Amino acid sequence: MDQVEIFKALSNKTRLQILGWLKEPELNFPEQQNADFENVGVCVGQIQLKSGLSQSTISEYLSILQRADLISSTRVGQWTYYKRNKEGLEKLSEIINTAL
Amino acid sequence: MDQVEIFKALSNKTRLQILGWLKEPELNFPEQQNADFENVGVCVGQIQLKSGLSQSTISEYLSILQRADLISSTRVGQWTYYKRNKEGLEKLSEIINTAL
DNA sequence: TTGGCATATCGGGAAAAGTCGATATACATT
DNA sequence: AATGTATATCGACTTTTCCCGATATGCCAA
Repeated sequence: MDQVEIFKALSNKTRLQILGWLKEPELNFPEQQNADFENVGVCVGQIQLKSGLSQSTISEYLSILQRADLISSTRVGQWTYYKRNKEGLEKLSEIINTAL
Repeated sequence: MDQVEIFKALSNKTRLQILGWLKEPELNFPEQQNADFENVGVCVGQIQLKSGLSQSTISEYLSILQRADLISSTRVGQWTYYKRNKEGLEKLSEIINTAL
């Protein structure tokens, strides 16, 4: 993954917020019932609702974050759940500490 | 400084390179004579030369990086020297570790 | 004070990103 | 099979970013 693409993914207020929300899902998405936050995460619809942007926009934002390895997804039935990707974020931390 | 602006500043290959070059100026700018890398840094012309982009572009890129607190500048005569801003980079590291 | 550098700023054209509504796909229920 | 729901993709339009050349500014030397 290109470093520039990671930073581009983070260059947007909503995408940064999403990442923040996914850091504490139980706090930010209390309405999601039967949630297995640890293993699957939060579904697109909940994130879209919270963001106030359109469904298509959020779907695209999530795939941008995923391409940057900052989140990962799991499909369960008709839902796609997204969660924080710890490894990707650690790698980002490392980039900043070693390359910049 | 807005977090988004910091990441925007980093969302460009050349700007990332500049930051990398300024991390080890003595290595990346050996041609700069009488250089006080520690205190003042590297002048715009050297950075421009190395980047291959136009003078105006590099001047603007440097001010973008400076606005994001990632570098700082010192004017000496007709030259402006830029250097890495350790504090800003540490703050960025902290943002990633606490907010995302 | 005039001319010459180094850097900054301005104006613009091309490319990319932001964002939407409409449509497609995929799955679940009846 | 038909309908309903969740998400993804497409096409379009607007805004922002990239990057340039031209010009302005600031400083120094003759």
